[in-house]
Amino acid sequence: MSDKGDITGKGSVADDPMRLGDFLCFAVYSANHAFNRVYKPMLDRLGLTYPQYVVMVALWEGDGLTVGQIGDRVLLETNTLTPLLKRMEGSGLVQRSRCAEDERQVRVKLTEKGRALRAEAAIVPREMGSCLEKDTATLERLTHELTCLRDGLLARIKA
Amino acid sequence: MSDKGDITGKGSVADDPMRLGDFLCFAVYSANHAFNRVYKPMLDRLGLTYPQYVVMVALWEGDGLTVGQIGDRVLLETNTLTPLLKRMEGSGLVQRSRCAEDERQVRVKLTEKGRALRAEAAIVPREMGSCLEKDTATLERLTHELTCLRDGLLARIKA
DNA sequence: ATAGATTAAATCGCATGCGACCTAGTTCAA
DNA sequence: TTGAACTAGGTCGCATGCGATTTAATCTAT
Repeated sequence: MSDKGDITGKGSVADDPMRLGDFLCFAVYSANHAFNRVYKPMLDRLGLTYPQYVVMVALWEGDGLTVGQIGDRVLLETNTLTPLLKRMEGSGLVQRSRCAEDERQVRVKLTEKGRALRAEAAIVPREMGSCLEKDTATLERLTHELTCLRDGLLARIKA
Repeated sequence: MSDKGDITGKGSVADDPMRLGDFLCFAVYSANHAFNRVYKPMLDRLGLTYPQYVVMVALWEGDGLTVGQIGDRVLLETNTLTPLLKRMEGSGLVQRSRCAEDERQVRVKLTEKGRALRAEAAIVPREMGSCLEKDTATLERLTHELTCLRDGLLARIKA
């Protein structure tokens, strides 16, 4: 007997505690906000928002991606990326240009300033690491488990 | 030798792979988006957004909270909650009213419709559970680890 | 008793995210 | 080869989140 295993859902909807603290989704949701708040002062110094930082990491990993390729890596749609990339172009970090081979595509290249920011940004993961009072192995395992969880969820959507 | 343990940060900033997939923050960030996408169709049927759902869970847990108390539970600021609660009042789920004892506070109470929605919403965690191909113990452990991680990060901010 | 500090919400501005739709370039099939 | 289908980006609207600021109510120390 007992708790949430009650697949019938009968008899105790009004009694079910429904504790927010037991929700994995809320743990992820609130952990994400917590990360954002810790990152904010660090990224402010770089003149980046968190999603912009993610895009920069993707471009430092491999420059000259198209908007769609960036979307594949950071898992965002073009309707989010286009305005974001325009703001990044506005701050002089990237340069957007139509591909010659396929005029539908837009290639995003780092500017000199964008490449230079990489050295500045190198402290960010170290500073963040010191905020996470866990050993590296635990953090790597968590990262892996969450990535699997995410990919499992994303697979459900396309299905 | 080797990788990210290089606390000196010398010599290889440009060579550091900086792989997005290794970032715990990105795993959390993208897992959060994945949750949102899976939840969307379920919550659409209830007429809720995900943050609204979180607030409803908090209120089902304990009705008649003030805006600040809701913020403590869902970890959001009043500048986010006020418009969100107004929209929820607009859809007839809650009723907002100034406290008599302390006119600064606003008490949020579920309407009959809001209480009734609880039964409908009971399927959501079950449906989500079936999307997560993990055993309950793993999910509970992950929830706990993320909650600890989050609280550790939040403690850094107030410090 | 009352001025100043404190507190709870609310307002404003900006940057995401994404669904729905649009546009222009490319491909494919008859 | 040419019109339909497809594809890559982009636009628009709406709902978060949050920093900065404001307003109104309460508290506190003199």
